[in-house]
Amino acid sequence: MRLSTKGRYAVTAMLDLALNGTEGPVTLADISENQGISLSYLEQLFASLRGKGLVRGVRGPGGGYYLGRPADEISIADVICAVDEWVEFTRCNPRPSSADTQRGMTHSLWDDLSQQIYDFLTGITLADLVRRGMARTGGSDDAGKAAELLGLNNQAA
Amino acid sequence: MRLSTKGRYAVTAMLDLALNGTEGPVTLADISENQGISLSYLEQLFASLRGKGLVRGVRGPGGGYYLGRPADEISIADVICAVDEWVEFTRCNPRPSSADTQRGMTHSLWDDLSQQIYDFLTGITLADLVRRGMARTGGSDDAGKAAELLGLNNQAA
DNA sequence: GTATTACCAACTAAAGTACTGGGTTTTATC
DNA sequence: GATAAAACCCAGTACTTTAGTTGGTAATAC
Repeated sequence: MRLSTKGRYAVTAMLDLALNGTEGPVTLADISENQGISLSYLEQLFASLRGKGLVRGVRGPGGGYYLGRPADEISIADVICAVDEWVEFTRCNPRPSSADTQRGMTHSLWDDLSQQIYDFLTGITLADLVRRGMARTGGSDDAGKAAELLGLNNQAA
Repeated sequence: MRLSTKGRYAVTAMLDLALNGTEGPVTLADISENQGISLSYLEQLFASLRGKGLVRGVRGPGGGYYLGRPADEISIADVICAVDEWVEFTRCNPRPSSADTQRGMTHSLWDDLSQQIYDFLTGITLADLVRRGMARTGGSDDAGKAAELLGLNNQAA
């Protein structure tokens, strides 16, 4: 599991789509300005996201990006895995020396942890974040409007 | 929150101390061989860990490193924060344009997520990982022995 | 047709990763 | 006291990743 600023860019951009994509596609130029990320870097990120079906691009004037699936069917793990290569480092050279069994021990413990983090992030969707953020702000702003349109208020956690 | 191979190195090294530090200090040379990490890079990591009091060094022949606290009082978040600078990127320039409120929205949603991940990792200790790994392997190996010495078997999750 | 947008690819500056190599201190042991 | 084992320290450096720049092509609404 890997988590860096790249993953954060991707998640916040996806949140941007979730919040602002209710009335039409969102352009990368908008996101670029909103988030302060360069347009071309966003293009790179969205190429990965599109490859995993997490976003859908619409060309031409008035075009932009939509979420590829409903916001409650896209987990944080989905987004992060799309851009932040899931470095699986169980490089278990089959050489069962005593030093190696020790290495295998700590590595398998790490794998357990890695799996726990993954499961945790799989359980959180974009919709969850929007809903929780709304609960904090009172739901009277853009997020609230977007959430209504997304039907988030009718769902259980 | 940041999570990279650097954090993984630190966690596995700390697990090494938890597993092997029951009968005396563990040398960096041992860890270097066990984990396949260069000695000098380990020194850098342990300089950070020592700075946060997570490990305690013993100089001279027969020396090495101990955990700075009991394994059930060191969380994964502690270890990762020590080496993987907690990049807090709430660079909120106080410029409340409409674009900025939008940016603030997604950023605060990210901060919520970041906090959730942090809380999650704060709730997992080195002792937890050793105990769970043991449950998987049956507890009849080195981990089991170490866990007995650490008194892990008498604790609740 | 033209402007707008997604899409594509090569190059590059800056930062982070992991290692190399040279030290110095401390301290147990002979 | 000499020796050696270990922590501790620091400057440099090859490599990778990050993030951005530039310069395009393809689709499409108007």
